[in-house]
Amino acid sequence: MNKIIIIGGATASGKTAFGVETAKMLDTSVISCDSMQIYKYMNIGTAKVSDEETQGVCHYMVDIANPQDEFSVGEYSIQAKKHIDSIIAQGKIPVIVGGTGLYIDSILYSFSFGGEKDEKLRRELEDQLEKFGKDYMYDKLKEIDIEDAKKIHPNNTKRVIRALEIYYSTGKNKSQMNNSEKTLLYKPCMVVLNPDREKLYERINKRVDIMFEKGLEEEVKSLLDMNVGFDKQSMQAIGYKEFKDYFEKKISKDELIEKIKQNSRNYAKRQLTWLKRYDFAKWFDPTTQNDECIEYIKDFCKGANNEI
RNA sequence: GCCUCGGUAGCUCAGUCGGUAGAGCAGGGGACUGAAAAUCCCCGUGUCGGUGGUUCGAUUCCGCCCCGAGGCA
Repeated sequence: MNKIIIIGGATASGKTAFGVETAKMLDTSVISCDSMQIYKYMNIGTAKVSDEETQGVCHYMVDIANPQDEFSVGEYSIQAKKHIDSIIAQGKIPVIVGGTGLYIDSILYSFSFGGEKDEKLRRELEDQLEKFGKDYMYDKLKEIDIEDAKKIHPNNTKRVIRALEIYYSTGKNKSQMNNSEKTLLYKPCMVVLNPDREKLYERINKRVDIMFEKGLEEEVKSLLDMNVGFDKQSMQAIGYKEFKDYFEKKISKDELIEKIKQNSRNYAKRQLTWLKRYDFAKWFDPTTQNDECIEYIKDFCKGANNEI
């Protein structure tokens, strides 16, 4: 099985710099695994790698979509795997850096994500939800598959709609659709950068302040000028969506900044929850165990391809 | 100095016609298969400012004291 290195961690845990460091050490490239850094023109708020920061290391899966367009895991998975395989074909070990859990899963395993996306169908289901309420939608799902329904909370309308969408567009229920086993496609070395919670939160707060110094407000305005409204998927990103209330004068600048910090902290916690699922991952405190972490990766690279 | 209103969870506050108290936010934990930086679920003991008194029993009523806000002088 081919080796890959995955660097995970919450926002502001130091993934980007560490990714560049390891890629340089191994003379390889970085594959970004981030649902928002894929968008062009969203640089400051997503803390995207700058040209200087890359230090010449090639970064894939960054700036590959326009912010007015929709993107999805499915597309991510296909494109990312192509890059991974071509790096492997060069005899190198790709370094995957990112914090979007579902995207990590999508390259780790051979998922078959439902059928084609059906915008019209989804909109119809959303209309029904508005008209008849969430219980009505959940009851529909229960009629189709009681076991599927049990796995989704009735309040989680996004999931309920997606499950119905899969059923109506493919005729299969969700578990039939997702029966692919969770078998690894590569031999991963996963490292999770995990500073103390308190330290992490401090770093997040500081980073948001820096984003404003770098001109986050101007970046958001320029996106609006490009006709990227707050209803767009890209504008759901933390550091962007919060500006809506600010521009509408519902909150002050200080409140805006606090809100972005708050949302980032909450998000960081969710990211860590996701990463805990990978029992093969090794966790390091980057502020004290950086060298240890590098050694761990080196050892992995030295090992034979077939060992577990 | 006098009067009024406050002092309850980390924060903002609700409440107890006297039987030791609860929401939102924060915080913690969790879920996650084509929106995922999204979406959703679970978790609330704190000298109820202090101190005396009334009472079987006070955070709740009464007195005094301390702190904060406002008003009158």
